[in-house]
Amino acid sequence: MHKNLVIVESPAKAKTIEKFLGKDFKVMSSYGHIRDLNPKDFSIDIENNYLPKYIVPTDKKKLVSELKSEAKKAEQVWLASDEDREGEAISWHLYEVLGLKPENTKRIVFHEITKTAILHAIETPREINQNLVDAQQARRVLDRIVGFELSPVLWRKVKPSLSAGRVQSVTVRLIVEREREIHSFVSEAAYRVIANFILPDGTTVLKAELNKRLKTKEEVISLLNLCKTASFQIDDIAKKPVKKSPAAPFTTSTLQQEASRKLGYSVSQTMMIAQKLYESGFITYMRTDSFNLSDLALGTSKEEILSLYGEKYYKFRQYHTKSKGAQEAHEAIRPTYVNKVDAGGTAQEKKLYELIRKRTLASQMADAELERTTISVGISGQKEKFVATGEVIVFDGFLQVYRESLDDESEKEQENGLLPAVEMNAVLNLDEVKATERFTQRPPRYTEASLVRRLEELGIGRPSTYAPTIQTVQNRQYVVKGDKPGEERNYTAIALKKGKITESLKSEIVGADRNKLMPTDIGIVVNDFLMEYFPNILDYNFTANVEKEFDSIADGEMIWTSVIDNFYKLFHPIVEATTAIKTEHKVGERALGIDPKSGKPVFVKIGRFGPVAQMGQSFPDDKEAPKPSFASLLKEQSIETITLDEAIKLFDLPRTIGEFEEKEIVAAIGRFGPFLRHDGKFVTIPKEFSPYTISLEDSVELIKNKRIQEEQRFIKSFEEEPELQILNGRFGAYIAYKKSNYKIPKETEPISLTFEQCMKIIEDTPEKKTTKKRTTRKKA
DNA sequence: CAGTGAGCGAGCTTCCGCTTGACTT
Repeated sequence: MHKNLVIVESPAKAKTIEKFLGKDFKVMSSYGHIRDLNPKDFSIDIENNYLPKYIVPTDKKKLVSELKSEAKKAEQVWLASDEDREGEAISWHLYEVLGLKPENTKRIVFHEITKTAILHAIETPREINQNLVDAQQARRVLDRIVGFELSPVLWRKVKPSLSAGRVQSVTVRLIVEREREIHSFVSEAAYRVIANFILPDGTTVLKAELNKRLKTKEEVISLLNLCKTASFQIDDIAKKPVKKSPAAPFTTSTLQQEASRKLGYSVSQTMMIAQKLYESGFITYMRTDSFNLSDLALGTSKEEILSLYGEKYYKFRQYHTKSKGAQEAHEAIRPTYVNKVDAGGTAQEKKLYELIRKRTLASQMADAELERTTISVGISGQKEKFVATGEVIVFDGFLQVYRESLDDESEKEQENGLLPAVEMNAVLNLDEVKATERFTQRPPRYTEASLVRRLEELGIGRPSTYAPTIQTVQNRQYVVKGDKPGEERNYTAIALKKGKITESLKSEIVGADRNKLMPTDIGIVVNDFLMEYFPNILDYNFTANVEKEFDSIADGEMIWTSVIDNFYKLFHPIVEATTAIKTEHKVGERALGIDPKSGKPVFVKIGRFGPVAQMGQSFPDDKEAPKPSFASLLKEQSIETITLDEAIKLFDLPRTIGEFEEKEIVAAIGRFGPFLRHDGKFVTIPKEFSPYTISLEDSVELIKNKRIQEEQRFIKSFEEEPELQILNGRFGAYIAYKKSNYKIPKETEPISLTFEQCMKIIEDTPEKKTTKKRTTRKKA
């Protein structure tokens, strides 16, 4: 029997806090929200002033009843969820659902998990802040209205099962627009001119770049000709001190970015690894938008820096958030004990911990001091100059520990080290001049991490949703993460050496991308549709603007239902109107032209199963009219860029190749790539062949190979049960029974299994949960 | 796991944020 029950959001937090509070306190966790709008229906009563209908989800029922019974037993209940909008709402839902009484319920908050902070919180309880709760209700209801009214419009106008929402739709927009920028980008060429000079000592080389890029080959040639006879003299030496400051401690988004750049983790990987470190007590909470470090952390960081590096390297710093809509309920992400050098079980955990620790320490360290030297070399009779810049570290400061990585590696291209000692007015000998054609670079495609950074800048999404949002837009097939091969590009290099000018044509591969985010056809069509009819929702400032209204609700200046009412009155009529629009063309349809063979028009559009080409008009009312034919686009093709010829070629498939054993062989391309069909069986066409050209001989060969493979697949069957078989698969032997597959324990020899043993394995295998989300497809 | 899509009409899909498991490949 406990006198006090404290409820926090996270079980790991509960464990830590229980230690601080002693015997009279029991600490439990709510595991986040315990109540929400019903996911299955709209759950907002528009007629009744937007009254939300909340339910306790089934997987939370057991937890809620446990909390209820503990709350009943306790003399005092302390609601200790986070101090932000969502946290306040969690406390309020707990209060309502657990049937708590005002006289023995207290609301407490703390921003850091330290004994002093928690004891202080207990000393200074307050009541639930209903305004803040209402701000959360407004947020929740708005998101539900947008999501559940917009998505059905897409089902009707574009394709079933699609989705739209305040966060995901803008995320897709960012990626679509970036892809369009890339396609419309025209690179400009200019010559970068670099000279090597020999200093008066006769050996030392000074490398310097012309202070201007030359547009044409003619300009380059005339400069090089001039250089043949010109004299070169140092006409300026400038030294400038430069300071660099450390980056702030990690928040969720900066951790995701750095772990991606330095360790190559995806954002969801980073979060999973961080979660492990958090649960083991090595780091503070990993979903945060705050740069703040607790006094305790500041103190221990200081001690650690002083003892490791000395006083000169320490500097007290406090960081303030710049991101829109930050709620700062937690600390920055930091080690629980900064003096712990090494933590974590796996190599991945260790690396992430090290990164967090170094970033935390560096954030409390002195500036790095550098000296930047600029040497300028004049060309006789010319106003252009060659310039060399070098940077040397005078005092390393925080760089001793940590250096933040850049997204674009070429940004740091011109980092030169120490320049040789030179004297003013010294005359230099020219050794060589190289002019290389360089091109302006197209904008980069987003990585997961750079997308998160952009979302955070726009104030869209929260630390807990960055990783899931990136997953959602990929699950909906609006966006794919993938590779793009680069293109070969020629460039000219012109050199002057020993009085001779030589020109050469070289080539390089440019624009190759790995693991970058790109829009699909569906993503593009949905985005264009939403941009046309719902530009306000897709506006990059939409979230920031409604956040201001949520803030006024929290400040008690506005009633949440009237904020929602204002929005709904504008939004809902557009939904109605858009639904009613009858367009001649399907959304996203593009006419490519006329097929010269048949004279029929060719279109591309989004069909029920994705991008499809259509040949021939459709006349739904005329039963006699010839039906159009359809062909799916290939994976690498796009509605936006496909040409008429490419589309016409799609209709060459399925192609009848010939007969084998008196049955037709047909080649086509399906969901899993090119295949042959023969006698009701399917054979994959390997990469060396094309379904458009494969010969009858090769096809027969493939079919025969497949048959041999099939024979080897079979290991054993049983008289007792014809549906039970032991087979050889991609991952080794397995048991097949009534359309399900079962794993055979490692130590067993598959051939020796008896009927009884097989049935036992089947019985012992736990029922598969229906995790495959989209298998419940109906047959058309 | 499979090569579909102009129609006979059922019922389904969907949002964002707060939290962890318990699943499988």
